[in-house]
Amino acid sequence: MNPTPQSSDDVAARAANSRLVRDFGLLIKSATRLEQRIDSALRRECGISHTMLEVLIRLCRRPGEEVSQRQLADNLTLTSSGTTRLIDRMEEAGLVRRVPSAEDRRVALVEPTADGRAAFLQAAAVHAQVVEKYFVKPLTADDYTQLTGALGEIDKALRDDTR
Amino acid sequence: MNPTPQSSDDVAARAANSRLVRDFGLLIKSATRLEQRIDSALRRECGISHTMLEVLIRLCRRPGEEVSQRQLADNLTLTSSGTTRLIDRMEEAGLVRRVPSAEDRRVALVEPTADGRAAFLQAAAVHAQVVEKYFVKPLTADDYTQLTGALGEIDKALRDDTR
DNA sequence: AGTCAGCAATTGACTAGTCAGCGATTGAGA
DNA sequence: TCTCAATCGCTGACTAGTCAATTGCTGACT
Repeated sequence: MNPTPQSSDDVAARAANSRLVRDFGLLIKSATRLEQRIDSALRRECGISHTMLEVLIRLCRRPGEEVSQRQLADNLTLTSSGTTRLIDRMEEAGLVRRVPSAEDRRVALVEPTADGRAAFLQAAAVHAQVVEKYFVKPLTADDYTQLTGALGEIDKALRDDTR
Repeated sequence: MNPTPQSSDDVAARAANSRLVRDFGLLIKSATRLEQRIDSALRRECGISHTMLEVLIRLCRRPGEEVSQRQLADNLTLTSSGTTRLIDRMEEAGLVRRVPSAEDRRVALVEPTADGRAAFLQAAAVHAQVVEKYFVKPLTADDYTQLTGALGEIDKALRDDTR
């Protein structure tokens, strides 16, 4: 009856082996491993997590700019409650401080302490080493520009439909 | 004394704004968001997590192949205890079953149940939709091949020095 | 045959995040 | 001016993972 009989196993195997599934898996896996390398190097050598470094990067980008927790949550990929707890830990560690906003009494502005800036500079060096080793060195200059271009397009698609 | 005086703020700002930091941030952020989209679509429409789908993909790839938890842990980016608990949840949900290995009594082989294979087929369709939308559609065919090529190189670098 | 170093899986205690719901504050419209 | 929906940050309860220590088993060396 069935001209090309195939078990559900075969159908499943075909889906599991599809090009798209493999390629997409590679993206997720590489990014995850990369982040794990960075994170463990930072913890070992500076005692801070990768997420904390992301906060410091954002806070040091434009010195003097007011940054609320909401803005941080949007920048990092984090919920607002996750951000609350993250800033709790960083404040505890003396890296940042919360300052009530003068304009809106709901918002807590976050700013780096002197220690936080010092930690940032040290962490940035470690970060740079790992990024260089696994992100830059394996690629030709051309690969690199293509890669970041493609990532930019993906990011745009993600940003476009907020869902 | 100092020919080009610059505060530590400026140094920090320069580091925070460097090309490499931004590009690398883009990779991590895009991958994270992509995974979150997939995960929430899967939870909503199939009741399984993205990690569980990864397990099912691995188990359905070569039907009949024996796969141990250790192998799964290596494939997913997970510790062995994380894998134990993941398989606990999946077994609970009726998606997989643990079978003691005949050759080595330490190892637990993991195999998909009929329900697990059915869930896989349904989840693969949802996965494909999201991947199509945010990973394939935003890119030209050329971008796509370049991107996966570059990711392959990064993956190789990560794999090469096991650290 | 007997020892022992090493590996698979598991467990307890912990960490870093999520979600749902809350109180305070804001600002736009009646 | 008052109201009320929306927004910011916080909290309790939970989830999915980590690490360190443990158990049982294996296989290589003596």
